[in-house]
Amino acid sequence: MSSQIVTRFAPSPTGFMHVGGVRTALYAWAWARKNNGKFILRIEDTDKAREVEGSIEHIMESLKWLGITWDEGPDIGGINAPYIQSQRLESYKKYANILIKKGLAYPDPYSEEEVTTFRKKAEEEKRAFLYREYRPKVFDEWDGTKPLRFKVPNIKEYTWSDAVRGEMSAGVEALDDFILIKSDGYPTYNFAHIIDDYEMGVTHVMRADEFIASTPKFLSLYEALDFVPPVLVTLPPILGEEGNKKLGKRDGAKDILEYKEEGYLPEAMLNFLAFLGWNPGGEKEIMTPKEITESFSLEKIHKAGAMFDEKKLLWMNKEHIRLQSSDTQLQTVKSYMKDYSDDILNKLLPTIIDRISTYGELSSIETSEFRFFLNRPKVDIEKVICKDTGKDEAKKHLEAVKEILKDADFSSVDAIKKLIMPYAEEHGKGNVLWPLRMSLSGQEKSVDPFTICYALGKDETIARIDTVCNKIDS
RNA sequence: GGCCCCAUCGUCUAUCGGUUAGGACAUCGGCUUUUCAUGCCGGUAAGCGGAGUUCGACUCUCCGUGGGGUCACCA
Repeated sequence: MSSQIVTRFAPSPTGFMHVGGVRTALYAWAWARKNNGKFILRIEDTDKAREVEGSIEHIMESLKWLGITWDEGPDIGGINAPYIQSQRLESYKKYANILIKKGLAYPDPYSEEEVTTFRKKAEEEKRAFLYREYRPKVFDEWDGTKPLRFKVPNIKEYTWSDAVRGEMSAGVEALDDFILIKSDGYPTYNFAHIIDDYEMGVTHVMRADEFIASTPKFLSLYEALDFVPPVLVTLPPILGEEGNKKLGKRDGAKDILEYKEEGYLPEAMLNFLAFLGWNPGGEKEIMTPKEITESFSLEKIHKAGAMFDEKKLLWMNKEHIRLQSSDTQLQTVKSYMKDYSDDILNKLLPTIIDRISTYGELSSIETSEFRFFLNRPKVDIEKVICKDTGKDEAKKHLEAVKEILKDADFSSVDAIKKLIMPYAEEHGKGNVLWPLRMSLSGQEKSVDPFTICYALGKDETIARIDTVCNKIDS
């Protein structure tokens, strides 16, 4: 029990989730699942100013969509409840008092303006700002109106081990008297996450590499509190498509649920994100969520950042669509093509699956290449007639095909094909099949003529041919 | 600027001292297809530079270069 792996995802409720956040959650979740451990969802809402209404629900919806399930969290509770930091203020106060008693925490005597002045001075002198250079000689009593700062006990060079990056180190410039509790009574991330991870028994902390720089501060605090630090797992950044900038909300990182709207499959997104910064080593790239959690390992997480390539995501989505059962495919297609009859969709399914990369492509009737199955198309007679043949010949072939189809077996695409092909080969495939396909679909880009006949059915097929033949005459 | 991290095809990556540096996406060409799409076959394309260690370096070390992160009462 004591050796159980415990991971967590601890977002702040400041808006939607983008791919970076999702991937962090995914790795923490995958590692817990791989080890039959526990995955906790915790909300870090200590910055009330940045909080966005509805974020928590949005985050949970995003995770649920992807199948990232948590064992403890704000909605389901658990032995470490509560899971929202603003409801855990007593804990932070308790440990703050322990630090005060040890002489390792003190109220910041300066005003915000004064601190800003110190910072500007350091900036002008082109050196890192260190608050501890201004540390007061005597500590006042903390009455809660001033920020409470951590007095770094040992100014030393820290070295530590990261599960991904290996041995790491930092200079003494990385250590400073950071704020534990803000003047509004809420703790900072730097303090709160350490207390929570400890109290919740978190064994592995996954987070992006922007936290490397503050790791010495965390280490110093673990020491002061006599906590055993968790295993640190630094994740590589996800870069935007254009440049090498880290992908963030400001440079167009999308809400993960937008991909849901666009008809992406959650398992494809999971697969894609998993491989953006991790690779099991083989040449297999398409993996189910189960395969991913089973083969997940910390050693295989990459150090270098990776660009988010939507083209590859699109391809991956197509592959995952093909992995679905035909029944699931049909149900999904139906939900996107509500205006089409079940009969047509049943017959068209293989063709549809063959041509789409996301189900979302089916949502717009206006631009759908299948729309002529729904309504009779406006047929441009000029385009029906082959350049090489005259309109008389085009009509002759259409009439001939019609005669063949009249008594044809419409039970399969192949049956129809077998009947028409001999005639088509005799008179030139293009001369016969082009007018046929154009007559039925009215568009140059579309499905092959045999599948069209099959899906439309005998009556509709013949009716459409008749319509065109009459039009050629007039 | 200080501190820290990173570095293989355009992109995602394999390689854990000895390989014709492999795969995938994208791209290009061919075949299949009446067109489009699919499918199949094939091509172009990479170890940032310089020292060192070694019989041998993409792989180990150092320097440089480039990119990134951080230096908040944000996380």
